[in-house]
Formats: sequence, C-alpha cells, structure tokens
Amino acid sequence: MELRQLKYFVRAAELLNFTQAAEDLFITQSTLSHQIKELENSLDTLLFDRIAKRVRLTEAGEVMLQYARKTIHQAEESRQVLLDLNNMKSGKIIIGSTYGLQELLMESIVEYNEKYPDIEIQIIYGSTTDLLQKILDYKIDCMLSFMSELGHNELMINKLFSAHLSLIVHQSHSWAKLKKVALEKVTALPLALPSQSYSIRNLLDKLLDDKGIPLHTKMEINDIHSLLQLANTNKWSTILMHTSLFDFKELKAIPLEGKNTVREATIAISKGIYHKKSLVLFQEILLKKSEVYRNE
Amino acid sequence: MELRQLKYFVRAAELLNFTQAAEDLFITQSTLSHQIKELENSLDTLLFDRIAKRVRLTEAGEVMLQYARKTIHQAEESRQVLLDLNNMKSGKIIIGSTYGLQELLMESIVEYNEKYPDIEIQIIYGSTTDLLQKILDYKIDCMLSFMSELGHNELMINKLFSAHLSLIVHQSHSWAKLKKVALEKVTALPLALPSQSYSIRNLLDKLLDDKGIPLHTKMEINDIHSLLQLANTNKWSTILMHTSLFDFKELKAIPLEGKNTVREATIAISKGIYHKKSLVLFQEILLKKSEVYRNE
DNA sequence: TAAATCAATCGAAAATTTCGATTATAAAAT
DNA sequence: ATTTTATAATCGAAATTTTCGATTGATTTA
Repeated sequence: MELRQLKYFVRAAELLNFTQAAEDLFITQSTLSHQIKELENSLDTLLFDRIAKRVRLTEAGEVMLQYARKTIHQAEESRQVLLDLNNMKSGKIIIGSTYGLQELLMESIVEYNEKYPDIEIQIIYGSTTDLLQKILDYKIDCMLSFMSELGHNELMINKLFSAHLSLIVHQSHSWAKLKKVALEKVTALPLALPSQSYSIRNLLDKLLDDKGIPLHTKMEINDIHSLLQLANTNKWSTILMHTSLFDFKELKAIPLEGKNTVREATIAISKGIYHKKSLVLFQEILLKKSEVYRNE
Repeated sequence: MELRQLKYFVRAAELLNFTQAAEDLFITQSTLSHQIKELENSLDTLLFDRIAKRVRLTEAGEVMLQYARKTIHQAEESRQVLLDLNNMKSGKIIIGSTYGLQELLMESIVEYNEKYPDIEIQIIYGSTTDLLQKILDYKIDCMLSFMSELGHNELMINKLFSAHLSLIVHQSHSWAKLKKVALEKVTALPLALPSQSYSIRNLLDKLLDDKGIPLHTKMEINDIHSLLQLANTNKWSTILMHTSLFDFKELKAIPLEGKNTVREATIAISKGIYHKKSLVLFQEILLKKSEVYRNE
C-alpha cells in the first residue's frame, strides 16, 4: 500500500471509470489498472466488482474509499504543518461557498490575496448539502453558507451575520419605502426567483407551503446577479437575503414578516482536521468583512 | 511522499542512527540515506540536522515524526477495517502491560489464542509512563496497568478490578494470620521490593514519604516472580498488589492499612483510533478473566 | 596516532512503474 | 442481427525508481 496507489484508487472510485480516472491522473489506463490490482493484492481484498468491463465498488471498496481519503488527507496535513512551521504563508486553500455569500466571499479573498499573495485559492460553489459532503471528503477546507449552528457535531461553526429574507425592489417601486412586507402580499408581484438549487429558495418554498400560499413562478434563474439586474429594470422583483444586493444602489430590500425569515450566515470547518494557518487567516479576514453586514 | 518513506523516516528518527535503522528495516544504509533525502526534497524541508556525520531531528523533523506516525497508523487502520469487514479474526494485536498484571494477562491470552488462533499476539511490558507514550505513538493497541480512570481525556479506560497494596509473607511467617497491617510496621521486616520502574513501588514510596517513614531497601529486583520466590523461602517478605501471588499457594497477602492503598487495574485504549475486532475480543476475554480477581 | 563509526556519494543492478498496443467483453447504435 | 463504441485486462518493452555494494571523508573513540 502506497499513497500513490491510494490516490489512484480514490479517483477511480469517484469516477467509476478507469479510463477517465487515468486521464485525470495523467497516467495511462493500463497503469491505473495495474496499480489498483497491486493495491488489491496488498490488501488481499477486491475493491472493485468487475462486471463485464464496467467497474463498481465492492462493499470493502466503499469502506476503503473513506479510509483512503483520510490517509491521504493525513499525509497532506503533515505537509501543511511543516509549511506553517516555516511561517510560509503559502500552500493552497479550497473554499466552499453557497452563492448567497458570493459578495462577502469576493471582498474577502481580494484582501486575502493582497495580504498573502503566495497562497493559492480555489473556490467551489455548491448547495449546502453538496458542501457538507465535500467537507467530509476532505475536498474543501471550509464552507460558507446559511446554516444552523446546531446539529453538526463534527463541525466548528462560526456565525458571520444574520440575514433577512427580503423582497428586493427598485427604489422607484411603489413599495420601496415599506419597512416590512407580508409573505402573502409578495406573490402578487411579478417575481423572478432563484432556482431550486439555492437554499434560499428552499426556505422560501417552505415558508409559503407552511402558510398554504400558492406560488406561480414566472421567472427562475440560476444566478443572483441576473436576478438583481432584472429587479434593477423595475419590471420584476425578487426575493433574496437582504445582504445580496450590495452594489446595486438603486435597489431596496424589504424584510419579509414572520418567523424563520432570518438565517445565519456561517463559516464551518471540520473539527477533526488541523487548522492550517492559511485557513485561520482567511477566517479572520472573513469575520472582519462580515462586520459591515452585521450592522445593517 | 510515500508511505514507505514515512516508515523509513520514523525508524531513522527513533534510532537517530541511519546505519542501525537501515539494518532494522532490512535495507542498506545507502538506500535509507537516499530515501530520507527524497522525502526531505518532496517536503522542501530538512528533517535531520547533519552535524558531522551524526544526525539529529530538526524542529520540523520532530513535528513530522508525529504526523508520519499518524499517517502510517491511518493506513494500517484501513487494512484492519477490511480484515474486520471480512470477519477474518486475523491480523495482529500488540498489548502493552505492566508486570503487575502479568498473571491475568497470561490467562487471558491463552484463552484468546485458543479461540482465535489466527490472530498474532505481541506483548510489551513496561512502566505505565512508558506505555502511555507507546499508546500515543501507535506502538501498542491497548495497555493494562494500575491507573486512575481520570485525567486521560484521549483514553477510554475500563476498570478490571481493585487491588490492595499488600505485604506478602510466607504462610509460616508469624504475621501470616493478620487481617491487615500498618505501613509503619512493615519497614521492620527484611523486605525485597520491586525496583523503581514499577508503579507499585512509586506508590509505596509515596505513601511512606507522606507519612515520613524512612525506608532502607535491602533488596530490589526487577522481576515479580523472583520477589515471590524470595518470599517463598520465608527469609524475605515483599510488598505487591494482592493479586500478584496467584500460583504461590504458600504465600499470604496482608492488605496494608491506610488511604490510597487500593489501585484500580485497568485496560486503556486510545479513543481516537478504530477499535478493531481483535482488540474488542481481547478486551471481552480480559474482563471475563478479571472476575476472579474482582471477587477476592 | 590508529581504529572504529557513521552518513554521503557514486555507479550498477534490480525492481517497479509506466507506457503503448492489443485483446476481450458488453453495451449502444444502426 | 450486425456493427460500432466504450471499457478494463493483459502483455512486452521502456522508463523510472529503488536498492545495493563499495568507497569516501569526516569525526569520535581507543
């Protein structure tokens, strides 16, 4: 068993396609096949079922996948600790985030990169569920999302700010001066909404469902900026967290009434892993940048 | 970085002598030198200081040693999980124990080996302190010793039985019928005592010190059986846990009076690691065998 | 001063990893 | 029903890595 073989195995197990995995790893399929077999021999256990030139994981393979990831992560962690020890302020940080926190994230990484130009940054957007899985698989170092601080024992969750689910309208809209608005009312407006993959949309759907309010979506978009641009035309309105309209000066956010219309923006980091300096430094900047939102 | 290199490094770091380490690893010194250098290159960090053909760990090396052990352990853990998954009842178990629990341990491993003949057993005797270090370094799977159940957050500690610190005399000794004896009295007898490396001796020294009783040791031996054999001649007495004289039918254990003369025999297992079946099975047998002692 | 110890180095041998081409099998497309 | 496509295994050769044995040079010990 060697780390190289574990890395090969993980990729093969993830793609369940040796040819693609080999390409991904910059080796030939032949080599991958060979090394997987070698790993299986050393473990005395088949990791893949070979059903007629297709592969799928055996039960042992499923288990091994997790342990292989853990072992590889452990090895990489030691490399990172040495970097930190040398106070290198280098290496790589992989940040997972939901779209809803894109604005804050962008501001933060700009400052982060200015301060620590040698740290490589990778950002992966995804739903909260996606990100939770990725954090368990050691694919991301931390995740920014709107989530409860409870119910995740293996995560260290820090609150960034609270955000109101809000109706977003143009300043010349007749409702623009309202201090709050009832959920029942907004469905009457022409609404452009984020698509189902956004947690904010799930929240909205749930709130409407609880009150039995029907919703006829006329416009559904997979991009926050597009929604804001539409709202900026004053022909549509949208529903987002109030913190999302940052640089659209002509838009107004009107908080929705009712319980459960407030969500906590958080950063979550796995408790079990070593908290590398690059990660701690990022969190510091993120918390500082969040202050602006906290006082709104 | 490969597991092979990490294994080489750990041994080299432990022995701080490349020649010996190489011998230990069944490779040549040349190979070891080369592979260590390769590892250092891949980490971009020197792990050893080379002061004129001698080696010692750099700060980074010290840190790396821990992480290397952890990584290797993680890899081995995955192998063990697969064995367990196949219900193999095989593999290897390394048991650390203090001498004071040798008797119980022997009885247990006899039954253990009868039931699971395919599991390889290795036993390492050492002081409680030694064993604690070894358990942290992943060198033993569990440890049997007399220790407090508290103050070790990272360990899962199970109580086996309580043992009294006792004066051990021959049945024909004039004190043989006593139900208990005061600490002050025993120093008058010709005593053969376990050496300082035994926790029981530390306990005794501490109790005497607390009461300001001076002790003039006439005989100090590094082996429990030898002490018992001496006591069996009726020319000497000794002080041990009452459970230690098991198959010496002509010896009597007389409990010492006072507080803190009772110690808990325990089995401790690291919380962080995977509890492999071989280990769980061993613990079961051990607990069963302990019953005899519990009712004394 | 001589002998012993020890890590680095070097070139060659051995082992392993990787590659490219081919084969075999099943699924998909025609 | 037949052909095409996709895929993993296999095989021999090439490339690379690992290991070895011998030597060197520097230091400590006798």
